[in-house]
Order: sequence, then C-alpha cells, then structure tokens
Amino acid sequence: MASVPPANPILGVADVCDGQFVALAMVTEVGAGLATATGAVASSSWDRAVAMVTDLERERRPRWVVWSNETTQTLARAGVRVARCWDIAAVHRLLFGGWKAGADVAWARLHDMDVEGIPVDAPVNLFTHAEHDEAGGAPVGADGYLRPSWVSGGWGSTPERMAQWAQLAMEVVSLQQQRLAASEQPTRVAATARSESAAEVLCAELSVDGLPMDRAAAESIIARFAGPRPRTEAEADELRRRRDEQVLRHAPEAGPVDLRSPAQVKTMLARMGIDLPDTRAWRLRELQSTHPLVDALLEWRKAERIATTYGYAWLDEHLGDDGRLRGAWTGSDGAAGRMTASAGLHNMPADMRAAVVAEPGHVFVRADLGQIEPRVLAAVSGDPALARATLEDDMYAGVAHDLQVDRPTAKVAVLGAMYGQTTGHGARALRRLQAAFPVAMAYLDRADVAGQVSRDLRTYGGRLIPMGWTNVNEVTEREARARAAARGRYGRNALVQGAAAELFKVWAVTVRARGASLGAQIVLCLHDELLVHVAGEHSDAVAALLDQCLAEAAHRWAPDASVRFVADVSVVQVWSEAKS
DNA sequence: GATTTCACGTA
DNA sequence: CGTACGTGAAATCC
Repeated sequence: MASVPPANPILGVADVCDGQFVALAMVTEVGAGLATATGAVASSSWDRAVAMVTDLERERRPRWVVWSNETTQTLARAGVRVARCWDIAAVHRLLFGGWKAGADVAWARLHDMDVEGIPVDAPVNLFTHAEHDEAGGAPVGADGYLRPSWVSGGWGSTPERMAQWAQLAMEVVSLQQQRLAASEQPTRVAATARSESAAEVLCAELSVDGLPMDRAAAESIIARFAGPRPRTEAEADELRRRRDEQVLRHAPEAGPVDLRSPAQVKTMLARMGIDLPDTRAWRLRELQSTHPLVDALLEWRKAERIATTYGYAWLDEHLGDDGRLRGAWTGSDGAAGRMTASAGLHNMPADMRAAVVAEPGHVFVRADLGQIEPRVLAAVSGDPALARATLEDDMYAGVAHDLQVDRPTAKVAVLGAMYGQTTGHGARALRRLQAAFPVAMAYLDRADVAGQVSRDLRTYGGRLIPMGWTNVNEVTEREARARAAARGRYGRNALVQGAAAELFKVWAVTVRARGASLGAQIVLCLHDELLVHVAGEHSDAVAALLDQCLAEAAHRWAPDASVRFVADVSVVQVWSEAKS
C-alpha cells in the first residue's frame, strides 16, 4: 500500500474525480471514503457523503468502485442511482467462479494465494477489539493476506479507515483489470465485467424498490386456495385439519396419516393399492382421475403450497405497507451466472401473478426473449447454419426445415443437445442435427467432454465455470460414469445458460440506462423476462425501447450480427394479463 | 440445532 | 436419468 494521505473532511468535485474510476467505501454513521488513482479522501458525515456522491455523479459520471452491491444498495436507499459501477465481488465471481467474493477472498485469489489459508478473526471481545485498533494501521498482514481484523472490523469505523479501504479497492481493481487483460478475449471479458457490475446495481435497486403487488388481490387469491386468514393458532389448526380431511376421507382405513410426510403418504397410497416409487406430483398426475384419493391429494398439495410458502405469512414478511414485495437480489448465482432472488420472487405460483398490479396511472411493459437459448448457442458457437435458422421468428420451424423433421421433433432434438438429454426417440434427429449444425454441436461436445474430465470452462462472456467437483464416494464404475455424464450435461448447460444470462443482463442494464429519463423502473427480472413499471403515458415509448435495447444489447454482447434475437413485448395492467 | 431429503414453484 | 434456483417441512445426523 502506498502511504495514505490524511483524511479530509470533504473536498470539491475536482479534487476527487481526476480519473474515470472512483472507489467508494461507505457506512451510514461515518460518511464515505473515496479514492482515485492519486489519493484518498473521506467525508465526515453521511449527509455530506451523499451530497459528494450526488455531485460527482451529476458532473462526472465516474465508474464507482464498490466492494459489493451492499454499498450500491445503501446508495439506492438514499435515492442515489449511479450509472456506472465496478463491482469487485461481481468481477471476482466472473474471474474465479464460485460464490464467496469478500474482500479477503478477492485479495487472496488476485495474489495467487490459497483461499483455504485465509486467516480468520478471533471471536470479538474487548481485548481483541483493543488489539485491532492498535494494529489497524495496515490492511495487509505479514503473511500477505488481508488482516482479518480489517475485513471483519467494518469498513468505516473511522474516516481514515474508510479512505484506506477505498484506496485498497483501487488497488484491487487494477489487479482485476490485469487479469481481464490477460484473458483470451480481453475486450469481451472487460465488457462483461462492466455489464455484470451494472447488473449488481440493478439488483441493488430491485432489492430496494420491490415489485408492485396489490395486497387485497393477493389475499383473495390466498383465500381461494387456503381459506380466510386465521386469526388464532386454533383457527389455523382447524383449517389445516379440514384440508387434511378432504384427502383422508378417501382413505378411511389408512388410519392417522400426516400428509406432509412423503413416507406416510407413500404408505397410505400403497394400502389403497397404488404403488409408486415416490409421491411426486408428476407421478400422481399420471394416475389422475383413476382414484379420488389421487385427485384429492393433488388439490391438497396445491393448497398446502399456497398456505405454507405463499400464504399470509409470506405477505406479512415480504410485502411492505407501500405495496411493494421485496426480496434480496443477486447478480449471479454460484453456477452459470443467472440472477437470483429470494422471497419467492422467482418461483411465485402463476396464480399469484394476478396480484402483481401496476400502481395507479402506471402500467407494466413486459417482454420476454423468444427461444433465447438456441439463439445464444448460434451466437457463441459461431455456427452459420444455426445463425440462419435464427432469422425466423420461430427458429424451431427453421431447424425443422433444415433437418427435414417436424417441429416438435426439431425442438426436442435441439433442447436435448443443449441439455444433454440422451434418452427418448431423438437419436435420428440428433444425427441430422450433427450433420446440419456441426459447429454448434462440436461446441456443445467440447463442453461435455470438458465437464466429464473435470476441466474448467469459460462462458462466452468469460465467466469461469469451475468443474473441480469434489468426488464423493464413487464406489462403483457405474457411479463414476454416471457422475462424469452428469458433469458433461452440466458443462453443456452452463455454457448455454450462462451465455444467455450474460446477454439478458446486458439487455436489462441497457433498459435501465435508456429508460431512466422516462422514469421506467425494472421491477422484475425472470431469466428471460423483464417487467418494467412506468407511467401509462410512456407505455408505447418503453415498449419500443425494449426492442431497441435488445438490438443494442445483442450488438454489444456479440457484435456478429448474423444471429437474430426476438422479444415478445406487451403492455398490461396486471402481470397475469400477459400471455406466455 | 444443524444438515439432508423430499417436494414443488419458476425459468 | 435435461439444468439452475429458493422455499418449507420432515427426516436424519450429530
């Protein structure tokens, strides 16, 4: 570390922003630490820190460097929406894969040090605290790792410390950029680093802003499935008992059965002469209307799902008084890099979409990417024949024509190739697929083989897909082969799904940027679907924008224009109105 | 009390 | 033996 200049109470814009990158470390009580290539400063209060960031954003639009989207979220809560960002955790995940991306992990990996050897802090007590304050001078210990006291001690116990954190962040960014520059596709991977960082900003805003939901509508949907809101625990018990009774009356001789226990349900079904390896819904559905017990059980499962997972407790916990449903968003999962959301935002039952209602005077502009994965495959593999098939609105029709098979067969064959499905009646179509699209199929095969031999992969955008799975108890040859095959499927799928996630995020952050002047707010991202909330008067403009942004995003992400991407766009008041 | 298994919703 | 996620309850482990 270079010597750290003394912290100043606050400086003007010109003093701080002499470069494109400005590192930011922020806490609520103390203020902000900022660093540029030449020096570090810290502001003395939260209000002044916010003012400083706001001024800098307005006048210079720097690329804000943050350790994680925690900082971006703090800013968003204060009403500050930044345009450009460098999210160290997001770039770390891109470079090194995996999930853990704290400052200590990022630092260790960038210095080629063993992550397992990262020193851990002793439990916090009065003595260790006192020690930290004395030893708090340098963030890097003698062993080369970040000192645990620094990492766990918070970013901003003092303005000086915040300034040091900001300067450290600048150093880390420079190391990350060196890594990106040394990669196989430096320009493309650097672009991914920026779009992934922007996606983290979007996630921070999604977490803060939430999804518009009509409480009364939601409650009536829940009531339809699970009954009225119970006022007491006894009432809840009674409702549960009555729900159970609707099933159990079809199996009177089975005795007391806990329907929530799959084992007991299996036994109950066996006694009624229904033998199943497990009691999953798709198995039950095959037997639908052969026995009233099966039908009642399926109904019960649906009601139980609403009552337990998406019931009144769910609303109470996640739906704010302002009619916004909030969950925690992350820009990339630990695997292929898709966005994730908690609070059930990504797996809400379709019935609940009727409660996702635009606010007065507003609408949702909803758009989803059509057949995103095969189109992405055409782009990342560079297969000219598959690229030609993407020119059709329905690309499976094009593939079917090329393969001389019907559309359902073509679709199953393409999906099977991407996901590694090897059974079924697709063998003939698969051979034709190999002949018609050899480049794309070879791309998938390479991913499959890499997975089988546990060789790490990188997505088109440069995300590392670690394949060093821990080999647990492969006792038999058969099991070892099965696991290798599973890794192969995983590899195939990760390259397609991961690249699709990258394109989707470029699209989303482009919409965020271009839609800001219209007040368009992205309120939900669903892997290939965007839900944008905007004042009704701008609905047409935003609908057009979603298409324009897709074209821009596709061009930025994969400049080869031979692959066509399509979006289905509609303007609705309620999410459930959207057909799809 | 923490972790794993089953089940099920979404893409 | 398509993949991924988050969730809740039961079962299991410690």
